[in-house]
Amino acid sequence: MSSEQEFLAGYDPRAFPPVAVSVDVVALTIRDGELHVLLVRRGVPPFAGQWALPGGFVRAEDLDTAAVRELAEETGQQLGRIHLEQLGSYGAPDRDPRMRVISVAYLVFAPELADPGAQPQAGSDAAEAAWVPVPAVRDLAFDHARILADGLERARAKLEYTPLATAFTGDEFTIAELRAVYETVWGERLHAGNFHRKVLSVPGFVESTGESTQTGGPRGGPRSRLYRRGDAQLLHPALLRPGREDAVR
Amino acid sequence: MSSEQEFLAGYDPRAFPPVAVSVDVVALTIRDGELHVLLVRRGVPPFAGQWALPGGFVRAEDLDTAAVRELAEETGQQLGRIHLEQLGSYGAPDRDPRMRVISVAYLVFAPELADPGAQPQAGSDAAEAAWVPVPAVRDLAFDHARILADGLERARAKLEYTPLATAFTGDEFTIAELRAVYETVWGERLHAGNFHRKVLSVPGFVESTGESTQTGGPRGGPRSRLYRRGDAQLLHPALLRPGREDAVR
DNA sequence: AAAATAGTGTCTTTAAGACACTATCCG
DNA sequence: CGGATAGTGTCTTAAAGACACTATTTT
Repeated sequence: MSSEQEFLAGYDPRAFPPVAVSVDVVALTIRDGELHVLLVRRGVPPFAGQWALPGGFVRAEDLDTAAVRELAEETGQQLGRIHLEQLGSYGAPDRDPRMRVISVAYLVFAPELADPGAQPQAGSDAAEAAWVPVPAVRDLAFDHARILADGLERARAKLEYTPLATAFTGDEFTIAELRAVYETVWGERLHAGNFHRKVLSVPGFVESTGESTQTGGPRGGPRSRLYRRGDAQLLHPALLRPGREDAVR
Repeated sequence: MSSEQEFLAGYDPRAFPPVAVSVDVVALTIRDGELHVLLVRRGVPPFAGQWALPGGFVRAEDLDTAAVRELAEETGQQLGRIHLEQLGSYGAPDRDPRMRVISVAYLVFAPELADPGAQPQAGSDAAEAAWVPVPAVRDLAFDHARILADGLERARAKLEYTPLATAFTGDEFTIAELRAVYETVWGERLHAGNFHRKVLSVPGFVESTGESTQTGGPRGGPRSRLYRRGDAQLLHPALLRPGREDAVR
């Protein structure tokens, strides 16, 4: 026994400086035509009183599970159909003043919640939680501003080559609603006619329900057909963001 | 003091189950026209004697730094110009039999090393290290087979929209050498003429040195012009992989 | 001489985007 | 009615890919 311990000594993880692992979640949704991110106001030091991404330390669970759990705890509600993917890990030695904490960041796309006025409930370690318009976000705790920026860029890129825009809509949606998602996330106006044709031309992006909306738009216009998400996992050809012909960075 | 400790108790990272953090590196290079990955043979349990990705536990350093350090230690040589990027984190609760270990995986592209016969030297915790042809890899320790698969897919995708194929070549290269990188990583033959024109048409991908090779190819053909990497960070338009028109997954 | 390769020319097909237009619905 | 919007038609340009061809080099 003691010989095995000695043999393993140089390789025992416990011989290394202590470290903690947390998950932080960049949860995005669209409300009132604006991109919102879920933030919590910290109730305890460090950074008490400041806004931060929801998250917490991982328990005896998978990383994905930890992300979903933290999100549910701090929103206080069951999240229905959401898209969740790992964003990256952040481990600068001084990013948490308490000790070495490595954070695995997740990106979540959520449709606007069923209850239109639903405010997230404060969960375990958050004093308050709210959906905040992305342009209004400032002074996040830790390195969360950087994590949010990385999440936004990932979201913008993902809309190009995956059908994940549908993760922001209801189960059934119009092409105009889908276009609104792209315009909101990309922050650019798109040409309605060309967008319409493009979406329908990509195999498996959307499929028709055969139904139409009951009324026209709030400012006029004909009723529009309803679609649901198709079975494509990747968009071919992709919907590229306009105006980046000479993008060198 | 004790009141502060009590206040912080629920939020103290040390109150959570112990966890260790490691980095694992998928280092790819091209040798003899085949894609190779750097592996180490484990000298100690668990998985003693099996091949694994190089890696180790993080110290008081940034994650990127840890990846570079482990790579240098286990190859035993100074790696010159390499490309390094984070691949993702792997944290299944039972992925390491010793204890909870969360691994941050990195992806490295390295040109063939200056010394053509250079065999990596065994470093700290590896009994042996070698560049192994990717198709010959089997039975990796831990969940490293999955990490390698994810790294390969990332590498294939990155060649499409970034100039990272140049990370596999020397500082100066011919279009044919660049094409060989694409063919090796993608595992597909490309049309020489169209590839040539395409590469030169993408702004900032490559720039001419004005020089040419001293001889033609080993099996004949004219001398070819030499290029170096341009300043583009992204390829517009991208070089898409052929034959995935209807890719639904 | 024969084979291989670098590099270019040209044509077809596909896709993106600009613009126009009709039909439908709201106020 | 006037304004806004859904959806379609058409034209131009960019880009991908197939194919052909020349010039240059090696064996």
